[in-house]
Amino acid sequence: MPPPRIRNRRATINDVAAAAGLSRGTVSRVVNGERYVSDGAKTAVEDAIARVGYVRNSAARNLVTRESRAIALIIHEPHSLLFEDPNIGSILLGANAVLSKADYQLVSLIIDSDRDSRRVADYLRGGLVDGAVIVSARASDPIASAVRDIGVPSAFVGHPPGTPDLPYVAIDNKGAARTITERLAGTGRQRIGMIASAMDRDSGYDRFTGFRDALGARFDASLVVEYPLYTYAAGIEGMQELLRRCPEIDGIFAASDAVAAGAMTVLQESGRRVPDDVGIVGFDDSSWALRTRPQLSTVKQPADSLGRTAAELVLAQIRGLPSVAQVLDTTVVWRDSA
Amino acid sequence: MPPPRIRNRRATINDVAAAAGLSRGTVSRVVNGERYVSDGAKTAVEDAIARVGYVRNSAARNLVTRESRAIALIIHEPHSLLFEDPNIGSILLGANAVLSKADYQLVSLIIDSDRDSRRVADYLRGGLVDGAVIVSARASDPIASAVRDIGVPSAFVGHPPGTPDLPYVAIDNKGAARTITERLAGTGRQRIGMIASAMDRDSGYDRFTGFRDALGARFDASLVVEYPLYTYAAGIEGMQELLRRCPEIDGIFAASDAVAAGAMTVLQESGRRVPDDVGIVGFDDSSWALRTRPQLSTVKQPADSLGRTAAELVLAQIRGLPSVAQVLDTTVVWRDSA
DNA sequence: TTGTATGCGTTATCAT
DNA sequence: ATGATAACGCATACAA
Repeated sequence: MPPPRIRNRRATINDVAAAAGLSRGTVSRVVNGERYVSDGAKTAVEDAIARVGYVRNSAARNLVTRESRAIALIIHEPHSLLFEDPNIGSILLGANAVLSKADYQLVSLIIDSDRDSRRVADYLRGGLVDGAVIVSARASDPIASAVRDIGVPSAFVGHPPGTPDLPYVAIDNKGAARTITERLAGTGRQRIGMIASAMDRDSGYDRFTGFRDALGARFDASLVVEYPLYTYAAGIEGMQELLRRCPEIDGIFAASDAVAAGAMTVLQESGRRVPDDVGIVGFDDSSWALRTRPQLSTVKQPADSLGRTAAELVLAQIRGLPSVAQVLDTTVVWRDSA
Repeated sequence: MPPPRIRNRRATINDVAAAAGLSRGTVSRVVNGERYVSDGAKTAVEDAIARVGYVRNSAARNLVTRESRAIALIIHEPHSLLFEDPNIGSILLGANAVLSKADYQLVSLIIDSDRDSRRVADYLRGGLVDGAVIVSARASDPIASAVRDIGVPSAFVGHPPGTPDLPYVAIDNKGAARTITERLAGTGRQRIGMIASAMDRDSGYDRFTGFRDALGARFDASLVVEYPLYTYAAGIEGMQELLRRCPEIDGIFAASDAVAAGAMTVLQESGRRVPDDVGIVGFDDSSWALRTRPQLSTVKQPADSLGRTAAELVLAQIRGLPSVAQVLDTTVVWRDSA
């Protein structure tokens, strides 16, 4: 019969000290790998730890050190985007990679309701994280201003208008859109339209204005349709509408690869050949681009780097270094759809 | 000129008590909404809080209450799946929904290296979360046994063989695969093959055995190809290989919708008609299924419910209630691809 | 190199 | 209903 021991009581530093015949201070020092511990003490503590099964209590440690060594990544997306947007996974992995190397734990918080929004704000305020990267906040997003008020080191991925003036990392959506639109126009297309999406976000709005600028006088507002999300379904509907409005349309800029894929399906079902009859270009260079036939010409967005850079911006602030907004380069990947 | 105040020092409960002319105890009581506080004290405290800008320190609170009111969701996936697998987003949202209602914060931790694996284990051990749901752990995944050893309330989504005997929620992959294979066979197909994936995971292995069982004596091992991931690319390659081995093949069970989509592309490019020449079925009922032409017949997997149920299993354990493994129902969605 | 003592900001117990 | 006081488990400045 085992001795009547109190369950549910984790070993503390005191237990280790007692078992090792040393003081709490020494135990703490070896646990934190500090200098000034004799080899004897070190090994004594180490196996005392093993014997009593000690693991240090993070809450107590955070309380005294006033840091958590954790960074939040806040995702505020409509449902469907969480499944469709290929960038978000890359951003997450990129951020995780640099934080992991710096020995910070990335914790992802998702906001899917107002209740979530408040709880996440409390989480940040409570000191459970030392910083935050906010991905895809829309203008007037309450979490954006909450982050600013709380004053926790932070960085935005993307730069929605109306967002507090905090560090961010973004791509030049407008310039990239202009470039690829010009390239499309350069293939001799006469009637170029756009399936725009997410106009309430910087990415969507900027891609549209880039498109408009590139076309200049040739821009025709009736050849632009607009949908809330960057989805395949938006591509389907958008292309149908565009075909209805102008059957002779011969060039399409889709706001994302998923949208382009949907549009291409409609185009081909209508008997049109791509790129012979209609040229089409997308945006993202996601796995969608390789899935269409012909493969998509598109803009390569460095999603992984967006995540990495955002993480670096936060780390810089934590270390008291200056941290300034960054705009990352994009490149055009020209394949066979235009 | 503002008074020389020390920056970076958050107000504590003491500051509030002083400002309100009350004791810490009373302040704590109103902060936590407890009974036995006079209305006068309540309002006095409330505006003292507003005046000094008090927010409670979670670390200190967690230390004394011995709970964090947070639940971890651990994602251990190869890179590509994080982008391709539509289920994971639904699982996450489902879990978040039930935890949010119970006023728990869901924190997602991703494991992308051994270093991550260790850090996440430390995070769990440190008491920063009260429970954990583990999604898609593979057999021999170190995090699985770590969770068991740590003894934190937990639940697995899926049930890989070799996994510690802990609560889980899964679907009957084998039964579902058997059912849809029988259905496919029922359309009169003579040579039925399978593009299998992720055989090192319960889902992949069970879908294969279900397929084999359904065919019984008609099972032909040479008509099965196997790939590590549930991807579109696996579908492309797998179908090419199958066509090479047996050009007369007329039925395909793809291990997921993404795989099926890739296979269908190859089939159609080879001049075969679906479903006239070849019938094909998938698994998941993800957005892929609606994207192919014709649309895919497939198995609907209740990803959202998987997340919800896993969260409920964890909450039950926290509350000291019994928590038993669950197997959720799937349904066949019959469209036009077979 | 090691030990001691103090404090981190809360909650909880026990008086009052 | 409110106030004192003692933990919670750890890090750290200082003494030894």
